[in-house]
Amino acid sequence: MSENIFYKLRDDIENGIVTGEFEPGERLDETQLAMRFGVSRTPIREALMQLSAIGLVEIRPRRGAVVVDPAPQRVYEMFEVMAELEGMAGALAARRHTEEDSAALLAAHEKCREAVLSEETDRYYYENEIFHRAIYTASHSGFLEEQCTTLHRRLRPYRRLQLRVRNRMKVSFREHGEIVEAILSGNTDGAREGLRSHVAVQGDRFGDLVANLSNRERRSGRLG
Amino acid sequence: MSENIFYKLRDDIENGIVTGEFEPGERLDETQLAMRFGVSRTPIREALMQLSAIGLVEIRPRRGAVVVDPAPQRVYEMFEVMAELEGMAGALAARRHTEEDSAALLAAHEKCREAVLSEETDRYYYENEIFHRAIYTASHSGFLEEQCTTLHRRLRPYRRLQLRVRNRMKVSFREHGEIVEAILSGNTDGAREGLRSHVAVQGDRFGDLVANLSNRERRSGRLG
DNA sequence: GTCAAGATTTTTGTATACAAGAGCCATGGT
DNA sequence: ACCATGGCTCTTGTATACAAAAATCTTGAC
Repeated sequence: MSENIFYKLRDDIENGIVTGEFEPGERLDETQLAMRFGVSRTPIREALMQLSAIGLVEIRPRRGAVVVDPAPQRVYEMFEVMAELEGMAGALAARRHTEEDSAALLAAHEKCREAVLSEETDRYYYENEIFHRAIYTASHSGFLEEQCTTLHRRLRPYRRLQLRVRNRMKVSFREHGEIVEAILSGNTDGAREGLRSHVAVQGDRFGDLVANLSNRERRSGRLG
Repeated sequence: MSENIFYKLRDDIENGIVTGEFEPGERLDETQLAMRFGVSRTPIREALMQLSAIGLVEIRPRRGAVVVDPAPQRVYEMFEVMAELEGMAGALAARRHTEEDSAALLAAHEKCREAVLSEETDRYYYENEIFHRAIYTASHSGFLEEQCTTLHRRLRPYRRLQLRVRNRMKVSFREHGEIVEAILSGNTDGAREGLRSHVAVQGDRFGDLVANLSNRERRSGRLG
């Protein structure tokens, strides 16, 4: 589909980052990547430039690109902003959703229910993404949808960690239910608040997040 | 300061876009830009890649880069999101501001007052930016500050147009006053709402915006 | 044995070369 | 006179070449 190689490369590398294949802090060697993807360094560099503009990698002059490794504080802030944007999307969705939006939202919600019943967190993780995307779409704000999608994508690895916390999947699904109801009934404030607290990392969840982050770091051998 | 040329190039080109030197819809010829900046095409391309990732230019395969020309609807949506994020920054600032934050905010506010009195919209435009940045800083959320700054920057040309509307400067400054008071008194909801409505393009302002946009397009000769 | 300074190697940053697609112009046919 | 087709040119996309800086290794001194 994409005529240009650097689009594919960007997506591939980005994917490698959000799936954890390239770990935070890891150095991304241009020559190595070039060999791996069977291209020259030029398109690789162009892809890395794009990722650096998005904030997924950091390019230090003459020292190459590394996968950014945000401090827990920063990750928390990202969730905080995400919560606000999702709340906004929910509020807009409550006002603007069409028949198709409702259908898509309910369908996604059902898929989530199945995932919960099957107790497969990976499956829930996947269906959850579709659920949230359905809300972005229902907001009927193209720009907001874009912003949400980008940030959602960037937070992927951390969300995956969050789901590991005991009972998080069930609690998440219950919250989904309330959100669906608020949106479908046109309750803008309910939808906003529901999504805000659903996404935000509040109370115990912050501790869980930090714990997961440092676990991961310890595993990857960069910390005592 | 910046070792690498493509950082400077990116900033220069971005600046050219937000100041209107490169007009929306304009094609950015790599060779031309390379000559103009006295470099080869390679770093130019890398700069354009970054701008494309940010959303300032669009790169169509084999057809080069053009300055994005968002539809009025899209610009409206951008202001809508900006309003929400600024509201959030205001709410956080109301809770978290330090002594220095207060001082910076008040200083920026005073500068705005001087600009209003001098009736120089360009000067107000400049001081206004500093005022808003002071709020981002006071939010003490690095990520939010980053997001706000980026979006604020992207909306620059449109804000400039908005200030041309009769009395907008005075009204804007009055709103600033209320925002300052809310933040300093720790009134989170007041700060949020004050900033939201200050930034949002509501009511008549939407019409003004659209009118300004189509004026500009007509002037640049791309519309009847 | 350890540390430091110099040399070597690796890797990034930029320029240039080349291939291929898009756009444009001209020529010819209807 | 107008449209279509073919070739020419211009521009982009990718590879490669080369320079300079960083990282690494080696050697020598203490």
